[in-house]
Amino acid sequence: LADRKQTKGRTTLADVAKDCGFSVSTVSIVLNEAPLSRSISAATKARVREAAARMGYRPDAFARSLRSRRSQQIGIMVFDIADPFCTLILRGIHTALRSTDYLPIIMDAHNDAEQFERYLGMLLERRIEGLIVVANWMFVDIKRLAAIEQEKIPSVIVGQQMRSSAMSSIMVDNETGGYLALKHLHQLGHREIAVIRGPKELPDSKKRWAGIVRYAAEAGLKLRRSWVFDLPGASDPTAGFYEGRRITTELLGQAQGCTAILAFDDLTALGAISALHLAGRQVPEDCSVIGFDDVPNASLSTPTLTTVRQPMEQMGVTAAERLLAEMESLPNSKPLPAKHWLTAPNVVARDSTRRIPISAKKH
Amino acid sequence: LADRKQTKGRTTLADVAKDCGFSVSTVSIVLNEAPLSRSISAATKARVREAAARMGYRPDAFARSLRSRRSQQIGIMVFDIADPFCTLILRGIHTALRSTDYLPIIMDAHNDAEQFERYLGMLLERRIEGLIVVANWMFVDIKRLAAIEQEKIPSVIVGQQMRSSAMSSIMVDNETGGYLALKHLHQLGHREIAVIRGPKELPDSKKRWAGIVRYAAEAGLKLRRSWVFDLPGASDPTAGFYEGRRITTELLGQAQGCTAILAFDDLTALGAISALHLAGRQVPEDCSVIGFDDVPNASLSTPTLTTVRQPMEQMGVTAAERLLAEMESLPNSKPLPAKHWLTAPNVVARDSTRRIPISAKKH
DNA sequence: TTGTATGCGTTATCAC
DNA sequence: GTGATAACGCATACAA
Repeated sequence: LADRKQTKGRTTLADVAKDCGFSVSTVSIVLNEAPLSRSISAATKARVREAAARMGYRPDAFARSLRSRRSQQIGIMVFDIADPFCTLILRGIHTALRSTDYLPIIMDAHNDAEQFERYLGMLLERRIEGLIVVANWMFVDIKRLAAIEQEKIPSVIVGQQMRSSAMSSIMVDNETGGYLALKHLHQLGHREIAVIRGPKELPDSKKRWAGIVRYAAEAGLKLRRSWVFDLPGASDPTAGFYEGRRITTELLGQAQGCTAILAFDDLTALGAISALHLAGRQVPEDCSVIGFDDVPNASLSTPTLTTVRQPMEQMGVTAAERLLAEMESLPNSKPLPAKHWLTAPNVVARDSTRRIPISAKKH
Repeated sequence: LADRKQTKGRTTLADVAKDCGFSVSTVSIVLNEAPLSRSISAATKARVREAAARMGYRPDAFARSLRSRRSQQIGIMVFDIADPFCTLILRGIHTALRSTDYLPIIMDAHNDAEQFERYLGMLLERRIEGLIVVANWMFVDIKRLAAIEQEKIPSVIVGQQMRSSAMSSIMVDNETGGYLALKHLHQLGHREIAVIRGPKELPDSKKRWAGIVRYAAEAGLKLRRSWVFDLPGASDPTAGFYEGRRITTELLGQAQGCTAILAFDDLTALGAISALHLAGRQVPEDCSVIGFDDVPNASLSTPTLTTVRQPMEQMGVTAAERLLAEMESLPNSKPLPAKHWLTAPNVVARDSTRRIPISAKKH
């Protein structure tokens, strides 16, 4: 009894049963408040509960899951846990899952395909009932998710679109984001605008650029080809800062009349500000800068950064809620069709952009 | 067979056995490469493996763990997953665990004691074999960890000292950090220095201040009592930014000759820079600012931030390695005594501090 | 060289 | 009202 606990290390249902003098089934029924427990005497219940509490009984999740065929676990695969983008989405997912009994198991693939596969395998062995993939700007190969689709595990990807797959997805409307960014600058009076686009490999880059081009056309604004730059591809999120700085320095050498820079994301924008500062140009007095994402950094920088905001926490909540819905629909054998969301971004105007004085206008 | 897979959803060892015509035990032995597999014919092995692969067999972690009494899981309790401090430690832990077969289960307590307890309970039910608690500046109650100690689960806490407990701990040497911060400013010629201390409730605050006082005494430097401020306690890490800004604004009103600010942490320092900027003071030309931690933000700000660096990633690695060592020693019934590490911080000199021109010296 | 039987801790179905 | 028993999927001691 007592010494059994010491030697075996763990208090089991049988231990509790032996201690309080009832059978394992009775104890189980009482502790789980199973339907049958209605017909068990209050005295018995009290004795069982007292014994369990005194002995520090804790149900074994393995045995329970093996029996019930339910793991109560949801896998969350993150591409870079050091990336604030992922981190805020995680926050949202957590919030949505808090009220449920599911345990979110977070895995950090660290932008490494091999790690991704390995962790995915481990999650599958642990019989996760659902999966959320949080993709930052890193490329996700659909093939990597084949195992998931095959196992028919409900899953949602956030931060990237996968129309070809049966997986639901949720991401920001990049096209609108690009549109809004340029519109913001234009409405402040800027006409001489440089653009730092994202890496060519990234779908996001194309979308944001398309939005920029659309606004330019609508507003009759001409963008100079030589003032449009591309970020090189990279696997490190902070690389954007240094590239943004490098490109801006280059830009300052050739572009005299430039009054504003539209950066691919916040880190790039921060890099641009750094370069402007080094070159003795004030932000926003001499040049406005707008970013994209609204990572926590953005509101803590000097000057605070104007940016196109992705509602990341909300996206996390939506992803988790969708996943729960898909999981719920599964046993009813009415699998929900994949749904693809595009969330609306919005401009957060802070101190890095300002209305251009009329005298400085060229156009 | 095939339809069984469809109806039941999962391929089991029995399915594979039936398919290839051998018994469950043979299949198990082959797939696990158990000792006995040495005496199994190559032909059998091949047929077994082929069947398993073809049917997409995956061992059930629940059944396996139930039987082997080993969960292969390590719990990682983080106090705020959105805090870069925690995030970098996580990165280190992951790195150290990558080469093992343990699955790290990350839980975000979100600075909420109730969440902490709930998740701890879930981890315990899942029979984690070890636990790492990543504490940022939030207060950890020892009582909360009572369950862990009682269950005799090897565990390590990083970011906070718990000498009273049997848990190993690893944290930065705050006293030395405070000492180095002031030394850095002093050696650059600063004599009129304001200090923004951390919240009073935080042990870190006292330690860092003690180091500052020790250096001041050694160098014969006098710190004005009225130039020493305290951050209020708060549960949100970004609060430091706004408090740092508020306090600095207040300081600028009263402290005319101040040439440097020693901030409690990086976010506070960033807030101070913001306030200086708003007041039209240049950093570092008019006032130097030094932070503490070296979060990723620090090197991406304008100007880049001089700070006292905590080797967070390395601390994560050390914590994980220590945990593995304690876990290994457990079955040998030679429990390792708790060990308490103090890692050395170092000053990273960037652009927010500069040598004071001789003409400006007062003292 | 391979098969049979048992138990890990739970829950659920039945019997008393 | 309560207790015996079977089964979840796997690993292993033992039998053949």
